[in-house]
Amino acid sequence: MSDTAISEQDQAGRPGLRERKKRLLQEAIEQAALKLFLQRGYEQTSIQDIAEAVMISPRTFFRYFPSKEEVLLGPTRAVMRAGLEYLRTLPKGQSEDEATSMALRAAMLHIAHLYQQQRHSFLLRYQIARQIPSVAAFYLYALLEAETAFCDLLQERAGGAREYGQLRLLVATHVVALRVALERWLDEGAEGDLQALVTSYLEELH
Amino acid sequence: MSDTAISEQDQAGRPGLRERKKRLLQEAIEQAALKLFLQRGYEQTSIQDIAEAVMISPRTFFRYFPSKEEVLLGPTRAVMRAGLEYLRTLPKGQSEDEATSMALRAAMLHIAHLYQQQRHSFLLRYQIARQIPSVAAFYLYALLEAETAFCDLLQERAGGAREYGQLRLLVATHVVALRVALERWLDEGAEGDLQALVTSYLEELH
DNA sequence: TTGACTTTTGTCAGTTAGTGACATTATAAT
DNA sequence: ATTATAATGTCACTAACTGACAAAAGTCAA
Repeated sequence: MSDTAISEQDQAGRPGLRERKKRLLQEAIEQAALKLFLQRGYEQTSIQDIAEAVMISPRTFFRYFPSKEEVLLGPTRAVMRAGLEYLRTLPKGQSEDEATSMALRAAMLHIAHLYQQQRHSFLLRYQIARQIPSVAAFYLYALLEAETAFCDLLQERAGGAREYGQLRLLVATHVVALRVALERWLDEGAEGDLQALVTSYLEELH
Repeated sequence: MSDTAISEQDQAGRPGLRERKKRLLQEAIEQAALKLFLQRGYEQTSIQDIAEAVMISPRTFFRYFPSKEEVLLGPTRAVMRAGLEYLRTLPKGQSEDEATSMALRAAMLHIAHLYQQQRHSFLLRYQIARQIPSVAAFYLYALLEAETAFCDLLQERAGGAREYGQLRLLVATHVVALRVALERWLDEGAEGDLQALVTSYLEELH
């Protein structure tokens, strides 16, 4: 599933046939799933249905996605991970209160940027997440995971200078501002400027 | 399941036998479940196991609780509902920005108070919620529901004077402060003063 | 208390998500 | 070609739910 121990690429470093097929199938599963979700609804679509649509066995579906929720919200989790990586690349700064806020803000804006790049995809996914509690819950858990990861990273950087609870609150409020901005942006058809919205909500936190 | 159309109580308004048995059984299911969760772990405990422990059929379990998560987090949801009711009883005030914050703060403190009253119960429940993603997700969804309910109530009161997104952010940050305070309080064995913790985190929001 | 009425319960049958084991097939490397 | 490795399908299984219906228990009025 992950990278093979050695090679399986040609000299130029291109992925081999196996790898390419895997990516293609993953993409196909996701697209078929979204199409079915849209057509008959999320809950009315079984994994069996999705598997049949791409002519694989249900067992194989689970080798690509651990759950139906992950098909829908994998990209959301990916965006949050990307935000974390972005934060990691940021210069360490002095890690004073001010610097931490700035870094967090930059990370949130980066995530907002990624959402904007794939607005159509997220618009659809979000419309489902609104209606289906299990999906909404999964989404919130993804945010919590991200929050924890952000905290851990910042904590490590600051060398324990800051009290964990305070840091957690700081991160959590930033994530909340992102979430509320996102909700509003998607509610309005994802046509506005998400980054501006995030900025204004972050401002409002003082 | 809900209140019967007529009577089924004695003159003093005491619930009848049926009602009393129902409450007793619900209590018994919950206690048995918690005991099993503690003994063998949440995921190692099936609904079958819980049903056997109180000598009912699995089908009957589901007539009392819609899911395993609800057994564990029903009380959490009840506390959030109580916070909402508390907010509802508060004098309407002028619904200016300041007044809204004050009311929200009071509601959060009221919820904190309720948590403190049942610290032992919540301590156990939370230790499970930390470890089991599906439970954590369920918990976060309960907070989101509460957040929405708070917003709707305040919105209705203000008569649409305030922009919804701003109100949502205000409520969300308050709920986040509560959540972070709660996490910390429970992490430290629920022995400190939760209300003080909530107050200090709310302060920190400015 | 009997007897009619209502609610709760158990039984049964079914759907769906998710997982481990293992044989089969497809790709990769030599 | 041949051997090694990774992907897939099949099978069997557990566990969370849900609808339908008959049996049992609680309620109430005469």
